[in-house]
Amino acid sequence: MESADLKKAGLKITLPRMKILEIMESSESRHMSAEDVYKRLLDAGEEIGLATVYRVLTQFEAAGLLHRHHFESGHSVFELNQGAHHDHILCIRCGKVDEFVDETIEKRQQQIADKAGYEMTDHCLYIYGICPDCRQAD
Amino acid sequence: MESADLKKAGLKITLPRMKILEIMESSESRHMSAEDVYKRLLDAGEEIGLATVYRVLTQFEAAGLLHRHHFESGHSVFELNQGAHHDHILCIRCGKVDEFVDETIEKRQQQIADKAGYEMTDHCLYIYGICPDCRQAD
DNA sequence: CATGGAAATGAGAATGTTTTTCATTTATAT
DNA sequence: ATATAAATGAAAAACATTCTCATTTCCATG
Repeated sequence: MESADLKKAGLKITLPRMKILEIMESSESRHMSAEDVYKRLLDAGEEIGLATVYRVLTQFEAAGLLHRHHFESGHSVFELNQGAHHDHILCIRCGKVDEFVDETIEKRQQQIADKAGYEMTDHCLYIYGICPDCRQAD
Repeated sequence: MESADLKKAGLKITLPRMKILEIMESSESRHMSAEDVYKRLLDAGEEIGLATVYRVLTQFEAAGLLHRHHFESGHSVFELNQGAHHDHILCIRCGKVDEFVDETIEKRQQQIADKAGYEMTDHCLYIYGICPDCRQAD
């Protein structure tokens, strides 16, 4: 992910955009809210406004650079669009987010959309549960 | 759905709660936001505050009387928990919400959770697309 | 490499949704 | 009937997110 991707998306190469991309790439947690990104920018000494963070994340989503999720938390969570499509399994205790891909489910989804007469544009599957670590803590 | 369900949930039988249940049952659209419910109450001449609507919907969710969804709209959408579990297919043009069940996907989800070591508590699958009506309108 | 104009930004106001507070009302066990 | 715990309404507060607009930055061009 680099400036070329921004150019392709018709976006100027600006410091806020580059820094936000960096944050999304370097963060160990792939799933971040706008507030998360903003806090990291502050920690990194960058003077980037929260409004800009929201704007840029929305633009990046429109450009296909990242995905926006609506987990149960109520606010948007963003994730870099690198690698293949995948779904999510989340721990309701500790908030951990794991990823998985299941070809059987992918195929079935397409069949379901077809049968219902829908032209599928997107799909997401969230499995909620208690992760191994939290189960052990019980 | 009736007063017995409220009792079972440890909730007092109050007018606001009964009215909100009625609204959820009688509405032709099964998926309603808090605001939707509030508007219908006003239309019906009930003097029930919006805060109460939110409180009651949240309590009903905790009691298992209804489900809360986080569609892409950004706000919560509620649905009576009647009948079997099902997933959703939504039109991104007109907002229509259809329901479906697929046993293959249900089974695979359990297997995925098991394999990941999660104790599954819930799962939801949203397929987004363009519904037959909206496709025709293109 | 200076610079004009379009695009992007920051700060704060505004919006929309949801929650909280607290004084008043209501349901229900006794 | 009535005491008490729970529920409610109205307004304020809390959040997440978007908008406004004056200022700044990028970058194509000379």
